[in-house]
Amino acid sequence: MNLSIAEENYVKAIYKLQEGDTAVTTNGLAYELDTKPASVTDMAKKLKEKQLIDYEKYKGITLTAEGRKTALQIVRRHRLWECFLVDKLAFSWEEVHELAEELEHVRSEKLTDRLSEYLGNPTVDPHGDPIPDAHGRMAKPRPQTSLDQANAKRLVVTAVTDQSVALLAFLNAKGIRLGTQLEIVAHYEYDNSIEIKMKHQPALTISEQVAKNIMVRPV
Amino acid sequence: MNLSIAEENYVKAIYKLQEGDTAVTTNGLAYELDTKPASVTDMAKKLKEKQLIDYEKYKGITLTAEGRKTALQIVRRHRLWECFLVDKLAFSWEEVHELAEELEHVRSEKLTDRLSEYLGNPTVDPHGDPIPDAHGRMAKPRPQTSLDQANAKRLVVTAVTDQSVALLAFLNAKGIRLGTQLEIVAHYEYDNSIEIKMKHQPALTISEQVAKNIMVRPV
DNA sequence: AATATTATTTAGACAAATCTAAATAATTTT
DNA sequence: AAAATTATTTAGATTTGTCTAAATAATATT
Ligand SMILES: [Mn+2]
Ligand SMILES: [Mn+2]
Ligand SMILES: [Mn+2]
Ligand SMILES: [Mn+2]
Repeated sequence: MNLSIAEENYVKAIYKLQEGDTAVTTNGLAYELDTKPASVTDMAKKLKEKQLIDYEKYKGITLTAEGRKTALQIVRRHRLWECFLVDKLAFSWEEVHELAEELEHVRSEKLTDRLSEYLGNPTVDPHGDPIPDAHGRMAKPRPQTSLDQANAKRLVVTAVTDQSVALLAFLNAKGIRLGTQLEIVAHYEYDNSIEIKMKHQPALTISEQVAKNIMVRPV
Repeated sequence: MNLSIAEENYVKAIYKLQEGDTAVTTNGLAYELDTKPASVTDMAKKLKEKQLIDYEKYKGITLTAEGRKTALQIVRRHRLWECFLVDKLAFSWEEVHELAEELEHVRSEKLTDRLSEYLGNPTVDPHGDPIPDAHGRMAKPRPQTSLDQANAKRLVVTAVTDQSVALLAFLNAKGIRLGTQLEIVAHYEYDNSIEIKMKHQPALTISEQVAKNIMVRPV
C-alpha cells in the first residue's frame, strides 16, 4: 500500500491514541495532529477505503490489523532514527522527535533494517519507548511505574512519558536521564512534590507533574 | 524561504542542467524531472515569484544567486546522505541515489552539519561528485577526463558521470570502482572499444559508451 | 422531556501540484 | 517568405489535503 506522508502521520497518531480497544475520537485525533475535526473526518473516509481503519460515522476510529502493522513500521522507523541521532550524531533527547517525524517517512525496508543493525538492534529509543522489530514485535517492557506512584526507595529511570521539549530540557538541567539511579527521600503531602537524591548530587525536589511523567523501576 | 519538496526538486534539477550561463529549457527540465512541460511552466512562475529563478516567457530559466545557494544546500544534503548509506550502512553505489532523493528533503542545518562531521567531512560522494561545504563551496575537482579521451596509460578512476543503476551495476560486476587503478592496453578503432587491465585481473574490453562515462586522471 | 452543550459530519471553498488539449511563439525547412 | 515543425504557454480539470461555516447527531443538564 502506498501511503502519503499525511496518511502515515494519521495512522501513527491513531496507533498512539488507541489504547486497547477504545475507539479514537475525531476531536482527539484532530488535537493530536494539530488539525481540524472536519479534516479528520475527510481522512477517516480515505483510510477506511484503504482498509487501514474501521470507521463508522459518529462511532470513532480503530486500526485494522493491516493498519496496526503499518503503524508499527512507522513507529519503528521513527524510533530508530531517534537512536541514530542521539547515539551517532550526539543530539540531545529533546531535539530528535521533530527530525524523526520527517525521517520516518523514508520508506525502505532495507534502509530501516540496515539502520537497526548499524545501531546494534536497539530495543528502546532515547525516551525509553520500545522499538518494534522488523516483524512489528516489541519486547514487552519490564514493569515500570511513574515516579509519583513508586513505593520502592531505590529506583532507576526507564522512560519519560511527556516528551515535550520543556520537560526533557528540564530533566537535562537536573541531570536526570534514562538509567539515572535515584532514591526517594521524601513525599510532601501539601503539593505531592517529591524529594529525590542522586549519587554525588545534592537532594532535589520535583513537582508532582514532573514525577508523573518519569517512569521508573526498582533498581 | 520555505520550499516544498517539489520546489526543491525543481531547484536542484535546474542547478544540474544549468551549465555556466546557458538557460535551462522548459522541455529539458520536464524531461529531467519526468514531468510535462506545462507543469514546468507553472512551477517556473512560482519559483520566479519566490525569486529563486530568473524567468521570462519563452526565454528559459536560470537560477538567481539565492536559488543557487538553495540548490547547493540540497546537493550537499543529497551527497552527504549517499556517503552515509555507503560508508556506514554498507549500501552499494547504485542503491543510494533513490534513497538520498528523499533524505535530502529533511531540512536541518544542524543535522546536515553533524552528519558531515560524523562522516569526516567528506569532499566527494560515492559517485565521485564533489560535496559543497556548509557555505556552499566545493573543492574544485582535480583535472579529470573521460576514459575514452585519456592519453596517459596509467590511470585512476575518479568519478562516474552516468549514474544509472545499469552502469553502476555493470562496473560492480567488472570490479571497477572509485580509486581503481587501471592501464589502457589497447584502443580498437572499429567500435572505439578500449581494452583495460587492472592489477591481478585479466584484461577487459569495455565499450565506448562505458568508457565515456568513466572519469579518470593519471595516477 | 425539553433544552443546552458538545462532537461530528457535510457542503463548499482553496492552494499545491499535476495533467491533457488547444493556442501561440519560435525555429527550421523548403 | 511561406510552410512545417518544434517548443512553450494557456485554459481548464483533477487529486490531495486542508479549511470555515452550517447542519446534524449524541450527550449532558435542567
Ligand atoms: Mn511524521
Ligand atoms: Mn521517542
Ligand atoms: Mn528529491
Ligand atoms: Mn551521487
